Amino acid sequence: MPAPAASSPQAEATDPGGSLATDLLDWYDRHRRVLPWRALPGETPDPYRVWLSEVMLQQTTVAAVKPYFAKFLALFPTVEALAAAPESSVMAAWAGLGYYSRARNLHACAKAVAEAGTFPDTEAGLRKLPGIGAYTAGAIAAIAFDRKAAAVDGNVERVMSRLRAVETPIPAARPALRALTEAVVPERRAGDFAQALMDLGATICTPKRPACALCPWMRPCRARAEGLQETFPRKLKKEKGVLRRGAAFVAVRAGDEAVLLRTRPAEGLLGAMAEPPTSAWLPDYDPAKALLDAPIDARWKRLPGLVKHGFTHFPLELTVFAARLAAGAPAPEGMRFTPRDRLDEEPLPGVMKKVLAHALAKPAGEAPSAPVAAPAPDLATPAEPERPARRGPLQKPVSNRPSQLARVVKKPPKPAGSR
DNA sequence: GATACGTGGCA
DNA sequence: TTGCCAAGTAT
Repeated sequence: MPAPAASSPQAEATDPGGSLATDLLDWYDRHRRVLPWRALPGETPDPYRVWLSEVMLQQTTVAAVKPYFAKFLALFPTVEALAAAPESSVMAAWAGLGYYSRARNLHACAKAVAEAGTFPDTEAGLRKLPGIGAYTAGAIAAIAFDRKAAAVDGNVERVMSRLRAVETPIPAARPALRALTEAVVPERRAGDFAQALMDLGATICTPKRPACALCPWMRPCRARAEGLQETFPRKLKKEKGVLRRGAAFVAVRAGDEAVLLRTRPAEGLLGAMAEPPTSAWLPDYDPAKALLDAPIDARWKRLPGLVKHGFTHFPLELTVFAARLAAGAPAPEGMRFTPRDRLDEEPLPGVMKKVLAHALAKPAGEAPSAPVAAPAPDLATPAEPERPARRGPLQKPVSNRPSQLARVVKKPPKPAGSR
């Protein structure tokens, strides 16, 4: 069991006089970040933008969110426009950002809000909407409606665990960290306080090498006082899961150069997203028997290499099979053909873009085919030069690392006789 | 409380 | 290369 804090936390568990909040807000007024979804001083926050950004930012970095936020505002300028859009359009716009239940819930939430006419303006009201949990409800209530609410995310948990030297590991410490945060939220400027706390965690009280000398809370910080700031928050290490294997089947139809795709089940892993047909993904999957899982009778060719991908809870290796079908071939029940230049309209998750990039790289002896239209640059690039095909079970894995993928898809090493 | 659920960046 | 992490939610 965790050791008790170095000294009694009770004496410091509240913020008498609000000096913590005041010091943080003063710091925020000087150092606040400018972000696309954030109102400038004096501006009125737009609940739609606040909500959209908060959902996108769940477990996702600011840098990753920025282009998606801009795209969504362009495609869906209002919550009514988002509510009126087909779900497949929303999923396609979200493709690549991950955690696709967020997109499904976003759409459902937009419909509920459009039906009601406005966003709820209380934490409790917001909490009832799909995709809005404790953190997001507090963040929207505080930021968009200036309600006195705490927005406790990973940044805030880190800041508060250091400030109070909380020895209990996360996630068990979450209720206590929320209570510690709520005790510091000021009566006025709760929205700025929420954003200030997140800015502090993102820019000063960082996971590694925090810039304590610049921190407005350096003096009251218990972890800093003991030089242990980098050791908080305490955490239990989590398991990474057992490797699963499977096969993916990329069929291209002659004539229109269309790719055979299907939509995954509405719930669960990659729910409602598109994919080329795949086998089940199992720890003991045998690629040698993969043709039994092929979606259609064709001359399937096993491609050299593997597509590797890391999910949150398990790593995956897919063996890719490719085939060319006759012009005019019909799609099997529940599947469809999508021309290569319209793949950007499909909600393809990252792992499936890797599979297509792997398979659609120019096969030896075949004419180059039309590039995929943006925004699927990883599919739009020229094929890699042919590599010597390997025989036998040992195949060189194609890493799922972006740099490696880029090398495979984007930067063929030394095209023979060119440049 | 534990588990499922993506992706890209970085040391 | 591998592991860890980043503005969590739903079941």
